[in-house]
Amino acid sequence: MILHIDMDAFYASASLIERPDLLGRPVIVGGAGRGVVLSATYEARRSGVSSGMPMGRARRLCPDAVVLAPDYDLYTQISGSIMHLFSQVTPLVEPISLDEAFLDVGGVCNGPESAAALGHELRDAVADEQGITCSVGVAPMKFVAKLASTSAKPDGLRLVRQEEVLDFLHPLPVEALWGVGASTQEKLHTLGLRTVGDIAHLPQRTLVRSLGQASGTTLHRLAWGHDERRVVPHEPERSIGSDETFGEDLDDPVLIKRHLLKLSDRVAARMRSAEVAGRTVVLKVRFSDFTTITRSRTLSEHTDVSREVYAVAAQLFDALGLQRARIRLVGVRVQGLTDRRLTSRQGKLGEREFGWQEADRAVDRASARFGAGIVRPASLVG
DNA sequence: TCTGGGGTCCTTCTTCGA
DNA sequence: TCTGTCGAAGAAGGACCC
Repeated sequence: MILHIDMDAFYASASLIERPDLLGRPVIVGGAGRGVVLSATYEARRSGVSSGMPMGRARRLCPDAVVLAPDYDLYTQISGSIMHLFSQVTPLVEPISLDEAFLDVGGVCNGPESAAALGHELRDAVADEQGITCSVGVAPMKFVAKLASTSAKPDGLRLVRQEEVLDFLHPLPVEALWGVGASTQEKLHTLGLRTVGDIAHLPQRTLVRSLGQASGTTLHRLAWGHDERRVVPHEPERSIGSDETFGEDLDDPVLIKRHLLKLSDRVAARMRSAEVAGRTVVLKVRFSDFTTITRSRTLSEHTDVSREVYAVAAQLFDALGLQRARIRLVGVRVQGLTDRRLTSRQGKLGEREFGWQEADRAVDRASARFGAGIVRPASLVG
């Protein structure tokens, strides 16, 4: 049996721990300016506010709401405590994000009822220790547990036994399935499919023709309750990146490259902290009309050096040949990650004994001691 | 109304070497 | 030496998740 545990309005609930005076009021956590809603209390949701919504719209829908800036350090700390609590019950804990996780409790429970009882205990423990509520789905497979916790929200628990899976799944709307977003939903509606049961009773080849091999096959299997994915505690990261939306659109290449330098610095520092190095640098550019392009280059060797990441990002940007185009976002990502200890570096003739790699290490040590940003490129100072 | 930032995975097309 | 085929890898874009 698998538990899916999902905190209710996690960022908002966590922020209220610091601001108990706001309990019972509509509260929205989100970015200022061009931000979106990250989380909202159920009082705000009653006015139609939902996560992902532009902040401007959320404010109009719920003018009484108190808007708080996110506090990721706080969320990370609370999340860590909660995940630790879960790991006391089973070693098979797969965190999906800060606020949700799958737990494989097959080894500690002897049936659905005992798994549900454990779910109740964990809900009580989270509420006692952290003062926030969560919802729990209990099912024989991951995606049904996930759907069960959604149906139990807020502050509830839902058990779906093996023999109840199809009765639970088939009446659900197609968009309830993991992997069906706005685009796939529209395609499914065009085929006349409204419920999971409709998908199940359509020939798989028809679905594959419309959605492609991978999505078509997966959705058909899910619709019949087939999901063999195991709970995997530690999946290595495949890429590390950072994006930034500007307060207002920029067209000055000097300013834009300064942002690329900052992002490259941030990404490479995170790679070094994770002790990985990557081979492919991806530049992302979003224009004022929201069209987005990516450009990438694969290097001959892995790197975790800030300067090298930036050099590639800047070259990719220059190669776009933009003539004062208005840009709203740039991003830098490095993929093809591997354990740094497994990478080797080809020395070059005439190369200095100590270079940017050693400089980065020195910056990392200074940052660890005196705080992030204590040493940074001169063009980013002031 | 005006769309964040962190990611993963899939599809399609191109290039390159065997 | 030239040509066709095939697979792997890279590049780009899109959909999706929280």
